[in-house]
Amino acid sequence: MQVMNIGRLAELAEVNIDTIRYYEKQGLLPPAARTSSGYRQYTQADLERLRFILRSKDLGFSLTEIGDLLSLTKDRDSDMRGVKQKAEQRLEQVEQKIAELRRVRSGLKKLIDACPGKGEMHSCPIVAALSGGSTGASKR
Amino acid sequence: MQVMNIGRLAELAEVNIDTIRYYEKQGLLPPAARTSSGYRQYTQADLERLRFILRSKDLGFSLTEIGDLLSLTKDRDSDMRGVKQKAEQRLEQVEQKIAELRRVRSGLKKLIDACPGKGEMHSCPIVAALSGGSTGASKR
DNA sequence: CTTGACTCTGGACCAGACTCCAGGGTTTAA
DNA sequence: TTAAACCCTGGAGTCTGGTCCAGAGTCAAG
Repeated sequence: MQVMNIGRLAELAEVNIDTIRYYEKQGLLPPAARTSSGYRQYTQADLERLRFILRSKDLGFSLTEIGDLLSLTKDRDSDMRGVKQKAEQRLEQVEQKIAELRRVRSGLKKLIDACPGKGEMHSCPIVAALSGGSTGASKR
Repeated sequence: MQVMNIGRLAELAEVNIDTIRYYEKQGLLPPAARTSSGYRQYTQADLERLRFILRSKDLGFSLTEIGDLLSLTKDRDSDMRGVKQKAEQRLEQVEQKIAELRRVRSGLKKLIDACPGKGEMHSCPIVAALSGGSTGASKR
């Protein structure tokens, strides 16, 4: 199997070298195999795993959550449900945020449409709305 | 108008007292009025502004971004075009955030839809991505 | 053999956003 | 009047998620 040094892995995953060592220290990547001189040796599998971590991070999981996901999958057969549940929880949060941002957006749009963009300040609906309450966001 | 001390405000907004002082220092909250003995005095308007900050933060805006938005109200003396422009910028930010979250959502959905949520771990796409398709030689 | 690129380690440092603490003054209820 | 419960300030400490650095070993090319 083809191996590579940390620099190459970093290049392929488009991530800082130190980030890889950091993830190893945090237990997100398994301790890499070493050459006799101590160089870390990585395989394609490590690249996939690293990419998964980066994707998960992109999806809004914290490193701790990613670690949880990883450890869940260690108990093979046992807990696919757990993995799926975490993803579903995250999805739920994302949906809520999108919904609220839509409310904010519609509130802002109304204000912008209503604002003439010139003239007396006291007649500006944006200023009025901001000083008197919200821009359309509702309670959590 | 009825006023309150910082502790009460913190209680109502469900936030740490120090966070309020921190926001004031960062310019997100205007310097509070003080009693003769130096206690900060807050009104309902402050509570609303604070809640607005917390909501925005929840939606993923940084304190800097929130500060930019709030500076709208400070610009009462400037022209209304500026105010409108800032509101438009904010709208742009909100749009971007929605787009970003949509991307995240679709990624999560793909994962979730593909995962049966039960049965053999090796048939879970999430796990497949994690183990990188190798024999799972986790060295420790 | 030398040079330059690469890697190692441990530890310092960074930004953002808090959170806590010490040492002191203020309010209020009993 | 006195203790509990507040509040003040300035500054230090925390957490997350890295990023950088110094000093030293390793590897490949010329």
